[in-house]
Amino acid sequence: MEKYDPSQIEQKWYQSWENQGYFAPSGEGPAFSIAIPPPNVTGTLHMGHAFQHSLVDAIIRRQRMLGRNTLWQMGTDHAGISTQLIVAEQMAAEGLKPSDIGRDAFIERVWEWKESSGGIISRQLRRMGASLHWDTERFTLDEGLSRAVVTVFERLFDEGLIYRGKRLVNWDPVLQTSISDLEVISEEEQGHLWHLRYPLADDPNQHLIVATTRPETMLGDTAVAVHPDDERYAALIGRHIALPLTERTIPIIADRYVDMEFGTGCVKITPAHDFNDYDMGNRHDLPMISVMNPDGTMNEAAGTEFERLDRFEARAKIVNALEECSLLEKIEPHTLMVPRGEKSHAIIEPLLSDQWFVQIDPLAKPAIQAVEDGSIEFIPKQAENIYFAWMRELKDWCISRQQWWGHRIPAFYDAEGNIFVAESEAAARAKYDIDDAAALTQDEDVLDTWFSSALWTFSTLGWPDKTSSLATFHPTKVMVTGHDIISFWVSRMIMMTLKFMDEVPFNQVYVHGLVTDAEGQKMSKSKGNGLDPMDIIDGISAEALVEKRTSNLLQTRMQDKIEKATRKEFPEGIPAYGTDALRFTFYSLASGARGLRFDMKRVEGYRNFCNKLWNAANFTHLSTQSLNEHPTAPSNNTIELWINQAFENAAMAVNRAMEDYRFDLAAKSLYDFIWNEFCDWYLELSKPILQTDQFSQAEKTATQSNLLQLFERILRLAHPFMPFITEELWQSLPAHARTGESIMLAAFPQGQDSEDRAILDEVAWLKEIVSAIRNIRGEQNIPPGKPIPIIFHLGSDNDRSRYQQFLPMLDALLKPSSIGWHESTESPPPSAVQVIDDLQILVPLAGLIDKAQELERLDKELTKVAQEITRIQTKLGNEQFVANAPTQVVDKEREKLSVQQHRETELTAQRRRIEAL
RNA sequence: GGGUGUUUAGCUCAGUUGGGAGAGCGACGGCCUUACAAGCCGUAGGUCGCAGGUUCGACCCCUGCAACACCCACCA
Repeated sequence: MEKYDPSQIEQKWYQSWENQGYFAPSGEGPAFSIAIPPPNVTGTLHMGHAFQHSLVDAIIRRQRMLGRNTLWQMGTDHAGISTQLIVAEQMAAEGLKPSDIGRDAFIERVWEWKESSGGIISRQLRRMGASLHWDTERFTLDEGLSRAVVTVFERLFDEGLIYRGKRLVNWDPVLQTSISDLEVISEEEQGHLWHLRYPLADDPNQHLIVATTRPETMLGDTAVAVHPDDERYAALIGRHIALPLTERTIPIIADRYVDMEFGTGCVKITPAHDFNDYDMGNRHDLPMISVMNPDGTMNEAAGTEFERLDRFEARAKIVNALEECSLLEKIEPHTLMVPRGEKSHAIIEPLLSDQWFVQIDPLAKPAIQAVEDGSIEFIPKQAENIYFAWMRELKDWCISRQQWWGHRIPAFYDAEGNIFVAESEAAARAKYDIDDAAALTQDEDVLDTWFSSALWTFSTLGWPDKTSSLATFHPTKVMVTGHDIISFWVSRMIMMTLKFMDEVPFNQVYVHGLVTDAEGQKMSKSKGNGLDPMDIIDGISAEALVEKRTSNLLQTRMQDKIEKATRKEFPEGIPAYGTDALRFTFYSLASGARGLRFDMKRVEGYRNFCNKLWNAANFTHLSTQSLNEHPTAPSNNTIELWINQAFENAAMAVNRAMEDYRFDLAAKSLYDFIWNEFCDWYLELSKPILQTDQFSQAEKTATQSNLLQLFERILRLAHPFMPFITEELWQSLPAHARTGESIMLAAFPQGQDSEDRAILDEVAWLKEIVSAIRNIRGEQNIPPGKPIPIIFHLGSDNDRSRYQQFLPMLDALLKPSSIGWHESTESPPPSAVQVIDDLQILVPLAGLIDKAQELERLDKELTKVAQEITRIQTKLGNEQFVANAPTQVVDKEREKLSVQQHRETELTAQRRRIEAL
């Protein structure tokens, strides 16, 4: 058999699965479906995706093997702003702006880009082994999904839940579009606090001092506010300010929003450029004066002196002007939170503009209810707090974006500005009975990308048509997602799905942690600490990795630092570990919602695990070649009864862990069973049966048969986690050891909770004996291959019968030069000893054992025993303990004490005899 | 400012209803043992963040504190 090489097996099996149509729903059994969180169509797979889709694939593969009618629905997202930005940047390299070529040509160009780059993420998902149903793949801008979007928009509009209005929204002056609150990232930056003097209109010698971080917006001030209880200013309320640099007079008003403690207790109010001021403006019926253009320059309302200046140039000029009039009191350094656009990194401006909104309250109420009443369950439960916190403070959702790439808003205007909403102009004319002569123009804006994503679970299944897919696969079973996406997407899916399907989009939301680097830092391009899952699968040289991390950096000064860190962490680059190892790493790190630090050492460990499985297959193959038919009765050999039972328990544990979404526990159960039980013990214990002539042919055949069948079940149990290696090994089993065309379609072992105490005890005895001798060898540095005499002494009838039963195994594992019982009445020769209950296992000193070393070993053992005895005695000496603890607990302690005391006696006697030599 | 989570071996993390602290990696010692050196065998590492409380008994339950992480809000 070849050495394990993931690259040799992974690609071919995926292709075979896909060609055979194994990813399609079987059409039989209860339905089980999951909708993929749609990746950006032009994106590439990052670690977060790789992690998330690995989790889902394990869920899906297990369910498929359990016989469910399983669908993992594939689809991609048009990702409006991101995609438009990428294409615009490409055009910028050619010296072009989107406006140079016009809307239709630009959209055409984005489609071309989508066609040329849209396949990358799909290929990468295939490399991960994701068993997605590709045949029904959808895209948010598909005809079908677009119809769903328009239908929803129209219905919400007709019901009055969508409205258009002039509101203050987050405005990105670079992208020149509104963006959502969630796309605004506020970070602390060093700035200043300007203290400005505002003279009273009727007494220019008197002034108020206001403190502001945005002096340029003063041109749009329409009031100055103080706290109603602030005695300093009580007399001024209702009087007026002559607003500097303008001709305007503005009132001094009282509002409880003002903090008396901060600054001077006077606040300038600019309703058109600040969200709090906007609210206050509404409360006091203040005029709203917008002094900025959409591109962040000042407009004509700012006055001729400042018009057309960028807002920050205007700031400098305004401060200067105020200083010249002695209206600048002082400038203080000030740390403030600066809002920036997630995509453009531009400073976001609150701007008054005409936008479309979804009225949220009527949609949010049932959505909150669905989680409260358990119709939707968050796992872990804590995660629902994020959801509730977001949903209970929800403001109306601004859904219009001043972009071209996306679903164009299906609203039409006549010359008077009347609004008509329908799927097309023709439909609008029919619906509203508009004369053909009257000109209609369509709204220029597109919808927020999340508007279409919100419909994902049902639009991908064919809605608004009543398809059979929709009837079968909706609602989906579980949404697997990071907590960062709960507000963006999960909440909106719940609202929209309840509204239009009258049912939940999914029964469960499994919230996983975010993948970070080994230091716990978020992986990002700018930090140069990102890992590409494909590089872990295929390997990458140090040179290529450095190049990848340092190219296209925004800040070139980071380059050296990143290069140095990368070469230090990956001096040899990254070896090709393969998909199965990467997947298994994800499972083993996925516990609850905590973040996971990605550690390449773990990947290496699980690659080794794959190798272990590979070699176990090799052993199985070599050992069972001569097996032609299976015996009619199953093996009743103790070793086999034991390992089969251990397998059932492991399978049980894996299934339970998967039901709880504890992928780490599932992975651990699998790993422990395969490596520590199956390979370390069962394979070793089967060798004397298979390879020595101490067993009959019938016994050999029984063991061969058991080995082969057990290994086949192990592969099935491991398949959802390591799909490629398990398929490869499964296919290489003889035909009589498997049924079906692919392990993908074979039955998943469910395990059973059977525990035969007697069998466990017997094998535990065997393991203890073997470990005891290994301990002596190890401590005495006796090479494992060197034969040593082993003498059993004292012990019970039970010990003797077990000895008889397991003699061939003891012989094979312990490599004794001689082994047997000390039957003479004389005391046994001076020996290294291990005590197991009443039984002593002796290795005579003669020529083998170093006296000093053995004394040291015994002392170490005695110290441990003494500590344990003291601990138990103290406990039992406590009357309260004996009186209050349950009797089983007390009895257990008493038993432990007598065992330890017995050990102590034996060990002390041995020590004395060796010392006497 | 509000909220959530985390803190266990050198590192990354488990620890099910309160009853003798575990794994992997790393370290140390011994082995090329007929599946596997990507391996095998053995050994050594822990005041379970700190301080109280409940209890016969606390890694586990309660209170307070600290550090770190993330989320939400923004006093201009």
